[in-house]
Amino acid sequence: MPELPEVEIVKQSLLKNINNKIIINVKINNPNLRFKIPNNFRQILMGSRIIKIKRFSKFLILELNNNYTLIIHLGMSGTIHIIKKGKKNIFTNLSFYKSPNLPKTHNHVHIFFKNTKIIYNDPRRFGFFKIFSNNESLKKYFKKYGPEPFDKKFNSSYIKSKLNKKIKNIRNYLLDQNFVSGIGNIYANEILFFCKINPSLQSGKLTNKNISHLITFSKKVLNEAIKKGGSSIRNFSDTSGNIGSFQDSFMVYQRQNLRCLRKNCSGIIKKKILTNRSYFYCNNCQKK
DNA sequence: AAGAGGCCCTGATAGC
DNA sequence: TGCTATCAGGGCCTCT
Repeated sequence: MPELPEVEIVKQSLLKNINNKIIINVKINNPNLRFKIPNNFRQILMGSRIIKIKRFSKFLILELNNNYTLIIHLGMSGTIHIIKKGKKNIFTNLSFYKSPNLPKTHNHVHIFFKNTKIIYNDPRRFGFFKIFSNNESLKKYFKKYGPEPFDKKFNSSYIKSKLNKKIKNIRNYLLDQNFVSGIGNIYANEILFFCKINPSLQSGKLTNKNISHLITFSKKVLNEAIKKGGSSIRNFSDTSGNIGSFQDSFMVYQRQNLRCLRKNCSGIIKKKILTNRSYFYCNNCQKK
């Protein structure tokens, strides 16, 4: 599920609850995530203190006081639960599945602190954990990723140089983390709506105006989503903890056959498929 | 080199 | 009710 805004929300919650805390125990129920959790994972974490919690793109970055850095990617269905002694479960993530309560299955990794524990749950196991022994190796790992939309480097000359003469559609470019980091299918669609760009447009055909809109609205849409606590599609019946509401602001995502919400536009939202993934657009204001 | 497609995996939902 | 097919917010790898 999680795109940049959702991961940001999780980060903020971790910051509040486990920053500067010492890991006193680690339990791995199932190491077989997207990548197998390394054998020395437990040994490295045990006894270390979390001294910094950051986010880049869709990655959570936890710096430890033993020079190691842990990164967590939530994949499609990863969620992190914070359990505090004697208190109600804090649900840090926006659930792909039903309940904000701790699910009975797929609780793969438990990390214990004094009076607090966090549990990584991930039904599809597309998420992963990685450990880096120093800053250099971490930097190297992130090197291939493009800038976030908030980054100054995501400017018109960068975009022009990357998209020049490219025939690949712009929706797929927004999903391409090597071009721009942090955008997934929901926000790609939402951003393109505000830009009035058809998602299937060949990227090389973007006008200067299109590009400047892309820069403006990618920031705007993501910021707005963060403000609203991210998106949780599949509604929960119950809410405790931080549940996002940006899904109520979707202009196109999963709004196929409904009226376009742009002022004075009489278009209808259409759903189509590009490289096996749905995209949504207004057949009037996002004409090619 | 760029782009398309397959694949990893489980669960919810739609349709019969 | 119970089966099957389809789809899901990600990203890596392979093939052309």
